[in-house]
Amino acid sequence: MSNETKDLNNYHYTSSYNHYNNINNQNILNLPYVSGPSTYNANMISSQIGYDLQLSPQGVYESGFELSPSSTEFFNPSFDQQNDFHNAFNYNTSNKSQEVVGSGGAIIESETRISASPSSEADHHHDEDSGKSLGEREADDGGKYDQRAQKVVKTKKTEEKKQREPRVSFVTKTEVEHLEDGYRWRKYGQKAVKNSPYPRSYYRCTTQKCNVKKRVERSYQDPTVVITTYESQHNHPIPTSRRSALFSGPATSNYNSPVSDFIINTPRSFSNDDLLRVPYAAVNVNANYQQQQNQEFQNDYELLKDMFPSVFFKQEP
DNA sequence: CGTTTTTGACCCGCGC
DNA sequence: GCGCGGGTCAAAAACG
Repeated sequence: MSNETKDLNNYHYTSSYNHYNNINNQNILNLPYVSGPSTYNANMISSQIGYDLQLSPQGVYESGFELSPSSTEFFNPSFDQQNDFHNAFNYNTSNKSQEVVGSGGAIIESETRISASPSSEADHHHDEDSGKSLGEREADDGGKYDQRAQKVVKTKKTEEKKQREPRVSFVTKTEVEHLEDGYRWRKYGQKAVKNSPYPRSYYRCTTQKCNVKKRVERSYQDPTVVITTYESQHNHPIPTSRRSALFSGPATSNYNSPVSDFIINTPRSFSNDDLLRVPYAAVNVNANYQQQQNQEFQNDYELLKDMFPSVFFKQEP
């Protein structure tokens, strides 16, 4: 209970999840517009969708609906970021290209949500706790740190920490738990998920000074999908050894975006055919960002259309 | 032998 | 204040 609320407030991980559920239970056609079964989530989503309908590039949603699938498999990537509109948008693009691992063909359904809450009060401390805690611990004592002393520090830092790293979450239909995204990750934890038989794994980018983390868990609602949540942004390009020779271009300009991971790497494993099956993409843009970045959004939108014409062509006037 | 994974313990905020 | 649950640490084990 508390968890759900917390997650929703902080980022839309849970919301995403919910969206996914909606799809499963109600039908992909209704996805973005239907208020989900979950009350709280539904409210959040619907309110944002309201903006989307007005501000997002027209047709994106509709396109999706028209193309609605008869499909058996689809993606429902969703994400939200608080401070990086570009990344968010790019991510949406990449969603479509998200590969389906181990399955014969898949319909990809993309839905993007951008959380624009400017402040991160909704935030959780968790994100940076790891780094901070660790640093403090080591700083205070060698091994065991003094908890009381730390608490004082924490209180102080907690304030600063309210700033949360942008997070991106999405659902991928795959049999593989840990999707290859080009970066190197080291697993640093695993926890059982409440009400789910599937554990949640925690990964950290192994590149020095890169504090990007990601969580991976399988949906208990639909074990065929995996929910991945990225946190923060890479401050380095994809490790050379892992980068695809076929698609190295975008890496330089987008490497700092978790979203870009997929743009960069997707081509390695998905084909044009996959793209053509993309039923639709939904872009949600928070009003706050919309105002500030509307222009850029338009530009990106154009870019998107170029990259994924199959997703947009139906919408074209 | 260096790196990654496993896994129980620990920390922390939140709700009750 | 306590318990819960998410998130992280870190020692040991596993891996290549």
